[in-house]
Amino acid sequence: MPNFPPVDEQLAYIKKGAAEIIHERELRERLEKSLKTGKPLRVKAGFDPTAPDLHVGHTVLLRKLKHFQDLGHTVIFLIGDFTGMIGDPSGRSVARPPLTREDIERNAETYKAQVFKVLDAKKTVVDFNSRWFSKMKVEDFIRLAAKVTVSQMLEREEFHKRFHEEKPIALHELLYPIVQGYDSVALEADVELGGTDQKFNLLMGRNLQKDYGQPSQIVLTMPLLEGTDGVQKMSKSYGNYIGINEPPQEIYGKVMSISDELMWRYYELLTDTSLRAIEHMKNQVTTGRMHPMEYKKTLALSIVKDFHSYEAARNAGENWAKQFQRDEVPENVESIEVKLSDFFSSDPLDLRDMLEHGVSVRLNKVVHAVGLAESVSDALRKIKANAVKINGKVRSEPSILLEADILQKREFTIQVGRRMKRVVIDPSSPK
RNA sequence: GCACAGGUGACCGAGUGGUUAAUGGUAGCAGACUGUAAAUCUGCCGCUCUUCGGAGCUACGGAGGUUCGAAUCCUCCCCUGUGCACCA
Repeated sequence: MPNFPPVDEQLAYIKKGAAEIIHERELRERLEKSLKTGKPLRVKAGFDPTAPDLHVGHTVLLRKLKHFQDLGHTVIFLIGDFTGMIGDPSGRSVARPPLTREDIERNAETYKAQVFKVLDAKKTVVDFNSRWFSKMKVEDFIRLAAKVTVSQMLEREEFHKRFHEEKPIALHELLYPIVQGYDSVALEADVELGGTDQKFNLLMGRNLQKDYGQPSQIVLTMPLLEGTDGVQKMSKSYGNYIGINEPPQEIYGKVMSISDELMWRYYELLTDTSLRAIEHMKNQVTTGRMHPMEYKKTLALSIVKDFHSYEAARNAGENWAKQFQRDEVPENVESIEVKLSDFFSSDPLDLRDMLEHGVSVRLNKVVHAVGLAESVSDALRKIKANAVKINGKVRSEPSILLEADILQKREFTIQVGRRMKRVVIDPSSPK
């Protein structure tokens, strides 16, 4: 039998960072009951299996689930595989091919691998909502749908807006909240967690549980983390995310590029630093006793180490400093091997001539080939905008002479803006 | 099904026969400034080829057509929204 901490202590821990709890009083009652009976609360959070690439925004929620685990409660990680098989709810993007059973299984595995970087695998119950929905009869589903009215649905901001703007809303989109709400019924959830954007769906669970004669779950919403741009919520489609599977160097660099203001938000939602400590740090900065960058480095270190080892995090920090503060070439720049002869703009006479006088190559094609530009045209624009450096020297011509000493070394660095790659010349390349 | 209004580049949104790869805004990228921060200013922002002067190709829901010339006009089709639906 788990050994629960006192209710007040539990509540304080749970409340930290939460956007809203509906209702706190009920949560307290439920915690008291669980303490008395020794029965852990069933804490549910649902996840969509279509996007198995998690970013740190997702971890805000996961961290909160972890808190419940730490307190001894049961976390149910629900994979919405049934919903996933229906298809894309937003309806606006090009019809996404419905996921097959195998896709779902595969996604679920990668999902778990990522999620358990935060959650304790041994203490987590993983479930799939196809377990009950694939068996549900149409008439039962319609009976379920009868419990909610259209105007209740239109209360949801998103639907309301689209309805008034005369934008399409597909019927199945209205069904999603019901499906999600029913998950809570099937699981007999005590608490459901979600982002603030999920509030409507979470409340649906409360209603449906009542209709099915269960006590209504407590809803706990977590704030949505802003992306690295500091404006929009972190999301893959906005390109402002920090993926938890990204290499340490990437994560570190991305954290360092956020604004100072946003840094405090990240501290609050992505670390275990207490609010008091964060206030203290803020104070240190405003009074000029600490440079904000120092705190940002600490933050970056902490976030990287959540998903990689401490060693890797320290290394990332060291490399970052090398590249951007001391203008050196970091150790772990990505290397790409190229066959130089593919890019000759004029053929050299022979190998010796080449090694003596260098060789001219089409720089824009090289830049594109190593992945620093989206297209050859794009590379050309960047070159003309003085954005391309070879071994630290700006090159602004599309066709350049690659000097003899570079050829003899068989490698050089190529840089576009903040991104750098090491280009290794394929040994078979010069004829 | 009928009627009406719409469908334009990543997004929003101008443009109703011709200097239109298409005004403007947002997002994005790069440069200056910095702390690879923010803010600001500047440039770029379809693809391919190029002797860097240019050249070609693709693009305004889809397919045809009219025209020297179409995002713009015509025909058919697809998609979205709104109205009509009983009392006839």
